[in-house]
Amino acid sequence: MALRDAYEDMTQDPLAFEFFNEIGIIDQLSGTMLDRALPKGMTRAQFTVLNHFIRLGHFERSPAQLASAFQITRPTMTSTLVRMERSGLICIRADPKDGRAKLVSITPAGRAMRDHCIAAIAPLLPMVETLISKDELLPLVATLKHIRIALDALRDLPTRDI
Amino acid sequence: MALRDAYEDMTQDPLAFEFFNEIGIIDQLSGTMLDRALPKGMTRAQFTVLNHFIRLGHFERSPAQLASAFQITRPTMTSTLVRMERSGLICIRADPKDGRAKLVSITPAGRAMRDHCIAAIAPLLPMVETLISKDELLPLVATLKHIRIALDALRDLPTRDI
DNA sequence: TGGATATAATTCGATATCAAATTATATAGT
DNA sequence: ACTATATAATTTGATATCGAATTATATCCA
Repeated sequence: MALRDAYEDMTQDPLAFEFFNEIGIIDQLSGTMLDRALPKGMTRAQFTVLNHFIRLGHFERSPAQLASAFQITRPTMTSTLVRMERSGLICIRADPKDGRAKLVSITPAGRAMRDHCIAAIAPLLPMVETLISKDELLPLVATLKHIRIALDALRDLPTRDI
Repeated sequence: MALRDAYEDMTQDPLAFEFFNEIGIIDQLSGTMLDRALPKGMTRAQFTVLNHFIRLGHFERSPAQLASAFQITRPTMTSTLVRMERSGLICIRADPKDGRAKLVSITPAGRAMRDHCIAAIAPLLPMVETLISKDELLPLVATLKHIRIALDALRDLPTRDI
């Protein structure tokens, strides 16, 4: 009725807005849960960096490559890396081959913290399975990945570095 | 191979992580696009508040109700409302029925800004259609909504106010 | 070789977000 | 009526994030 009409007036295609709205709320809810589960002082951003080094088996990556991998700006990456180096999770050195660049690597303390994080968030996984079955999750993730890649290509910025 | 193995080792159920990872990147990419499309000085958070009043046809809402509707904490809502009142987009008054509470309403300037925002982001909608067809989008949004509601119920906080 | 352009990283200032703690007012239970 | 508890909003201090501007180094090309 009135409310419904107001809603329909919002745009010719409210479905697309709804899609991004649901995505946003799921990200916020799951992000907050993850933050709460992580060890005191650890953040999603920092855990993501640690996990990246282990998962992909990289030895050294430049700040620019890391920023690109997570689709964040370089200033954002700089600020996170500064904090991570301060707490001993990563090591940053000048790139001997390029005077402008730096090289980041994970320290033993960083590896230990990553293991600690993995253990801390493990209990969250069973909860996810109560939300959606694995059979449903597989095609859903495939669709989202497709959308993410297409969305990525829509930008002017360089594509994801992995 | 080596990288693949490292990836598989990440957890017994990487699919759930992958799901939230894709959600997070899509939210970040789409959010940045939206922020760039909005009028100078406007933010997603502020646009969301303005849009909420128009879409749902509410006259007055408390800060607590607004925070609940967007699934953010009350301190976060407070800080956004302070800025919005400062720029004349909303009006905040004491609740005559409850000495602790306040009541927020949208101003004419707020309505105008909301219209301005809607016009500014309209060009983004056709782009979304290049990402995914409407036929695919409909069940996808339904699935996401289901997950969002279930995720919401998993928390200890009160459920969404709309 | 030298000037124009591109790239790496950073600094700065702003907003959004959270958790923890605080203040003020309501409500409930005895 | 009084105390205990609950709720509304805010303050504080931290991280993450962006855009714009800056600095330093590379690369390109004429």
